[in-house]
Amino acid sequence: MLMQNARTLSATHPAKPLDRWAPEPHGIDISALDTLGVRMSYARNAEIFGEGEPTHYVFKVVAGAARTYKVLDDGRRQISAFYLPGEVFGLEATDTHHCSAESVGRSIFLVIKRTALLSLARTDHQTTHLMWRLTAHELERVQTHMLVLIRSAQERVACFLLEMAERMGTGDVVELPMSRQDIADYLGLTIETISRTLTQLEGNGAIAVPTCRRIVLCDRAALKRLHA
Amino acid sequence: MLMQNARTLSATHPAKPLDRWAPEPHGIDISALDTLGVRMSYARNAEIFGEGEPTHYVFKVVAGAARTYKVLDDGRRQISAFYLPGEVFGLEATDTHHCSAESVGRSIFLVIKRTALLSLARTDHQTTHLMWRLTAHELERVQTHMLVLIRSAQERVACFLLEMAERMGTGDVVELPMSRQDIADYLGLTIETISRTLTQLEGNGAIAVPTCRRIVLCDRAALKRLHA
DNA sequence: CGAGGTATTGACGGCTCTCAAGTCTGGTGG
DNA sequence: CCACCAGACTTGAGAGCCGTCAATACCTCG
Repeated sequence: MLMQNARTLSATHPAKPLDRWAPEPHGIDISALDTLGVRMSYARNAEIFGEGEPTHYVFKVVAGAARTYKVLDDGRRQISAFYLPGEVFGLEATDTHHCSAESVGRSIFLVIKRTALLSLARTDHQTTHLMWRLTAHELERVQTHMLVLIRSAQERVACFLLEMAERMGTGDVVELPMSRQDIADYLGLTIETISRTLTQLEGNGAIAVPTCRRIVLCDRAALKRLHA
Repeated sequence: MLMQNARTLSATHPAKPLDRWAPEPHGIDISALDTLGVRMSYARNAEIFGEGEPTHYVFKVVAGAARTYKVLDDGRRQISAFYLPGEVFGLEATDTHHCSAESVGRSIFLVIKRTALLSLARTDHQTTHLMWRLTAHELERVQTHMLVLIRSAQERVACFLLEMAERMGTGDVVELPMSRQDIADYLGLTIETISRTLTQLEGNGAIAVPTCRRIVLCDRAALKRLHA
């Protein structure tokens, strides 16, 4: 449930159109959602919703980042996706979440009542189509990610860095919001392998790692070529 | 394009309600689609549509099976999903396919004009919601499959067999429509590993393999326990 | 009966995981 | 400002799993 995390979050002002600056990363105009929600602040690693819980709210990242994940019986965690500013998560066609979600760092999310969205969709065909497209875009992203999971460690890390650079839109400098453990659980590797691979890539001159959360893509062509 | 495969397929009669017997595997009632389509027969390994092609048609499996896949630069193929009788594939929110699709064996599909579906959706809110749910169900399945891809070979094969048994609904006897290569590309393994793992499982007494396409689940509990 | 594709089995090597130390970093308090 | 601490990250050594290459068996169809 949303409110049981009340101690880890605090409501801010009702949504002002301040987040209009945020990119629309899907190529889908989701600004229609902005007036429906309330901004809330989440602490680092705060639970946003849990797998199997009812889908009362839909979220849009204003600042920071979120991760959705599933946990295996043996405790391993697979991160399905990261969500960066401007992106929507927690939208389900059914009435329960099928992933858990947490805030990666300290983050601000626009929180939208699902009922508000659905009642809008009942009259507005555009909104219905929007929800469908968002889900379809999500599907496409996961399918692409499956391709990454069958590759070598070097390829996975290279793909990850290129994906993040692409989505953050900050050119060749990537400021990672997530830990090595998060990256490992996203790519299906261990933190040691992530670390070793980054060191290798740095040795190749493909990247530079000034601090452990900041990565500079020095040679994108080399990263794309990394199919070995 | 659909019609360039004309030599590999042949139209049969316009849809009769014969396929009503087919299961509705998503727990979603998709019988509304049946009257919109035409049945067509596809040869083994026939191309149904290609990645990037316009989404003119939506397909429902009547008999046989289909696979959707993407190909990496180095030629490796990742199968996103298999579709069994009663299941729908090729439905996209955008106007191009983002996977390729092929018939696994000789198959019969119900072929539905996308424009017919969309124009129905324009007036019928139920249909719109149906399309959304189908896409969402697809997303959930792919996310679950990601969990499989990070496990060991034994776990992956065990999960695959349990999934197929579940979906085919034929109890403990699984008649696989697909080759070892298909299974390998679905699970992110090689055919040799698939073969070796099946032999191991047979040695454990977890399964029996009377013919290479027929597998009997002797000890489901052992398969579920296989987390090593 | 022969041929080609499909599946199985074996030997070996490499990649990634595991376990175990070290090192760095950011935050806290003196 | 500095010392300290806890968590995050890096690095190393060894083992195990799976991929690769190669040979053999099987099965279907001509």
